[in-house]
Amino acid sequence: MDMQARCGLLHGVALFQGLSGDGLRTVAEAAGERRFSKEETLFRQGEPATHGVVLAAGRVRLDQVTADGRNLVLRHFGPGEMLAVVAVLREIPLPASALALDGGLALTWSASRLSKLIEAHPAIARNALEVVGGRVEELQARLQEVSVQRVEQRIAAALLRLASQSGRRTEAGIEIPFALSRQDLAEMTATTLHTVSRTLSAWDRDRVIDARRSSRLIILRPHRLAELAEHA
Amino acid sequence: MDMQARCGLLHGVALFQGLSGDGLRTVAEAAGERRFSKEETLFRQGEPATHGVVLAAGRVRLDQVTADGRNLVLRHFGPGEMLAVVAVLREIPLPASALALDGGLALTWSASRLSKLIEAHPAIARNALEVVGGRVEELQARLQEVSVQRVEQRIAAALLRLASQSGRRTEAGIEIPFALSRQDLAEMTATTLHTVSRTLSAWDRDRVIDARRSSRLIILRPHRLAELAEHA
DNA sequence: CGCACGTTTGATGGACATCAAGGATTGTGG
DNA sequence: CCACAATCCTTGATGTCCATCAAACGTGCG
Repeated sequence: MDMQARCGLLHGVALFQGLSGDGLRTVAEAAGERRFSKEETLFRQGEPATHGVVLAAGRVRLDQVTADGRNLVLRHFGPGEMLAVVAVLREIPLPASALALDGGLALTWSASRLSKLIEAHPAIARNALEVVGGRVEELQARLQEVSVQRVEQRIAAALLRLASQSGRRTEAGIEIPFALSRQDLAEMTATTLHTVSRTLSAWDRDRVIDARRSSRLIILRPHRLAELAEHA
Repeated sequence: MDMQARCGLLHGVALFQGLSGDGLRTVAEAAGERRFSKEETLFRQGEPATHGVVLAAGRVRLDQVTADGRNLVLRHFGPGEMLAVVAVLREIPLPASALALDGGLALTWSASRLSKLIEAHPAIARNALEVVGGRVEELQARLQEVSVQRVEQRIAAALLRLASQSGRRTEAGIEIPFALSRQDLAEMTATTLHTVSRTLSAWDRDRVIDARRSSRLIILRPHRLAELAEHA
């Protein structure tokens, strides 16, 4: 990835909003590149946080393993989003693991470089604050969901969230453009793959979604799904 | 509250770590004061976020109301902690309401002043980032709890969290120094007051806690409670 | 004193996890 | 290119945790 491409990418990244062309170039020059392939683990929960990451291409899932060995999907990340930055700045071990869903490319900055960049460009810290603020909001929303909503609503909400974050419009409906197992959905909604399977089957029967195995999931009637997410 | 007292307070506040004496004084001088009494609402969910807040004295509970009218306790705040700061900087409506559990005093800064202070003292943004990072961690932990743990464990965890945040050592055990209804605990742990009541009664019988009505709750055997929080 | 509010405790039911077993797809190696 | 293994998915049966419904019981306050 040459400097011009990097700058082009970083220009659209929330973390670096408001930086001058010069500033952006400094940031771009300080970056390392890390190419990764599908299924690869970018970093592992519990390890020291050595590098801040911004995704250039590809999709990544952030996982947290519980004490009793269960897995919880915290969030999905796409191009332009930052990972691990806060853990780096707080100098704490990584609280979650990052798993690549596609192959892709990440730009990375070591802890010391990141600190220096922030010192030189305080806007970065402010931008990071806004991003993390958004993440707090998301987490509060999910906490609410898990606390008061029933499984069916949570699954609907999760699908809608995935659709709005990464969905592709097609003629039939909105397609979720990566493999998504029932287990994955279960880990996103705090339930079991069995319940997810039953629920998706029912929705498939009602033509709300197209969930045939061996094809990407397609939301046929988003509006209906939104109703299902809301309704008591 | 005179300037010296303010500076003394702010000196210990995470948000203002690393500021020079001068810087601290500027911050202190820019602050407004807001006295509040027990049961008073400091701000209400959905209102525009006009002021960042740091608690000088008193205890505050952050509540979120769900679409169907239920209430969820997001967090408790004590002296030195910041509220609403992120919403102010992001210029979004307040995502939750703040209810005073005691009388107390808050220092406040308007949105424009806060922005100027951050511009003059970039360390503030970095500090805020660390604080909010910690909050993300907390939320992820709670999300995990609600997702995979059973009610009894969650209640135990909530009591331990309250104890570690605000508990007072007494001869008998650790006392939680404010009124805490079963309903409150239910809203903190995503359950009902009935289940909380049953659980606390059982623990009271086992002398793990002292939960007689009309006295503050006391944790008699913290170690046992920690076991209850962990064990499957 | 009596009313209001928070609490306790029992009875019942429902949502969903768990247990169990079979069916469909994908990949792989002969 | 087929066979077989490894996954992932589906669907039924059963059980259980906990919400809900219901009703009384303190406790403190006006």
